[in-house]
Amino acid sequence: MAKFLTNREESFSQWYNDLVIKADLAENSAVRGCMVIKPYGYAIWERIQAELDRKFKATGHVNAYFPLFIPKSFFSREAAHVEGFAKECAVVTHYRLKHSPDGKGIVVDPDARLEEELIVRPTSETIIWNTYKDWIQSYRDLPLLINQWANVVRWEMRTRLFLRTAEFLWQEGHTAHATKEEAIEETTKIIDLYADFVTNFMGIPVIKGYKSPSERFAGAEDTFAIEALMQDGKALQAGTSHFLGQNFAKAFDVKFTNEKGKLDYVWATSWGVSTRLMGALVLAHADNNGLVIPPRLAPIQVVIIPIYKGSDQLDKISEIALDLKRRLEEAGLTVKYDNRDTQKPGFKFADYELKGVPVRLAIGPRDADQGTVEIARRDTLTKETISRDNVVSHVVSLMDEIHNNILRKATAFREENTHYVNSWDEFLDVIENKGGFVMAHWDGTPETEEQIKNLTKATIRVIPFDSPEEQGKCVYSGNPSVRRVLFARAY
RNA sequence: CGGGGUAUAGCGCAGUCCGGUUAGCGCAUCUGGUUUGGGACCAGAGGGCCGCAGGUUCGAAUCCUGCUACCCCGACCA
Repeated sequence: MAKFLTNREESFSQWYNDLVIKADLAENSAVRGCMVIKPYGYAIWERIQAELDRKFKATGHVNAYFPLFIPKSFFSREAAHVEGFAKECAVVTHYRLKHSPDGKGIVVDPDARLEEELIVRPTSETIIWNTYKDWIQSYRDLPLLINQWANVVRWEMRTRLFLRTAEFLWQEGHTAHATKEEAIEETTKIIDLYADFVTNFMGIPVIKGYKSPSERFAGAEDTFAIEALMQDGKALQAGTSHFLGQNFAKAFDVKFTNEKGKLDYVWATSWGVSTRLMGALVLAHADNNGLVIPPRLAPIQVVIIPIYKGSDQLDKISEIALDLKRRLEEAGLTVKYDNRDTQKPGFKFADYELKGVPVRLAIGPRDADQGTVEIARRDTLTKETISRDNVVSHVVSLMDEIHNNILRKATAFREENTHYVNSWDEFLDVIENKGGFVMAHWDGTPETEEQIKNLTKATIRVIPFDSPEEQGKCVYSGNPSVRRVLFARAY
């Protein structure tokens, strides 16, 4: 089986790259660092979008759209922000091309230089806050709860499909509030929403927590993140929510009159998840046979494959299959009937396994005669034959069962690979030899954090919200610490 | 940006050292037939500015010069 994929055990990163391409999620494009998201991959992204969008709207947010280009001057208004992003920006300097004077090809018209260069957005805080300035005068205009679905560009040195691409798709929420407390509440609400989504829709357990000051978003006062553990023992940041304080309000002069008639700067948050979640899906659940998509996320939840000789058999089986498809769809499932005559059943079985379709139904002449159907689960790779009368209710309950099993498996993996260490030797041993999450005491200084990173490539992923107070000594410096923080090597 | 590598059919590669008729192989594609309960088989066919631009030569995928792109390893990052 899976002779078309590199084995995970052989080379994890090669396996990942192979899988993304073979499962038709995405491929490299003609443009350095930019991917083409293929229809099947995009269908999964659309499922992510649809569910998140529903959740955003259910919590009072609305969508809007802001420009791709940001005037250079906007970008430098917030000091920490420009510091954090300046190095990786694409810049538009000209607005016209012309035929090359030597007659060969096209050149940038030197006469068409922009007075002020435009930055291709790496994130939209600056253009949005510049706009909010005109939208907000009074406490009656608040809160402003806006989300945008967009593409952004960060000129990364090294890229990998989904995990780090120069252009990526994401959503970015940008909210404005009258009080600090309300903004912090929003920041928390969103990180909870993300955690709920990633856990209960994507089947990936996450740790919620605070980023250490050095890992914070450029311009944020506090960054909350959810961290997930991938199958190779590396951590992946799956979503972030930032409390921006009044930094952007001050930088863009966004003031409002409060209930007492006094002028004040508004309080801000921003938050986002990206197509990186697609990478998380692969890295968290896939196996040597291909993708494993949790049912709630799957663009195709059930595939029906006919097994037949000749068109008479196909006709008979198709009638059964189409009736089954209709009944499953009535029960709320997304079903594909693959009656292509150009591929054999065995090919289709392998192909839908590669694509991670949660449930496969096969109907052959035997099943047609006996009133049965073969049902196969992607998560366990088990098969059984059941009566056609029971199939709809069975498949419906299987959806939850498969989701729970995938989440349970990922959670168990994380438990097994979370190590509580109390000494530097232990820390090194786990990071170098075992991988996974490391819960260890840290003295709270950026110097120690930096040293640990330089020595081990491990970083503080989060200071977990639920990390209990506990007296201890920093694994590196030996200085006192009051709680454990989560270390790991990360994507 | 430093170190290493690669560029030949849609994909993966051989050929390049040592220049020489018509540039091969596997997969994929197309046609016909036989097949169909776990990635079918046989027969045939199509597909190439050998990364780009110069140069050397009677002759260049092969030698020389310049350029470009991509990949891997580092420093940077969601």
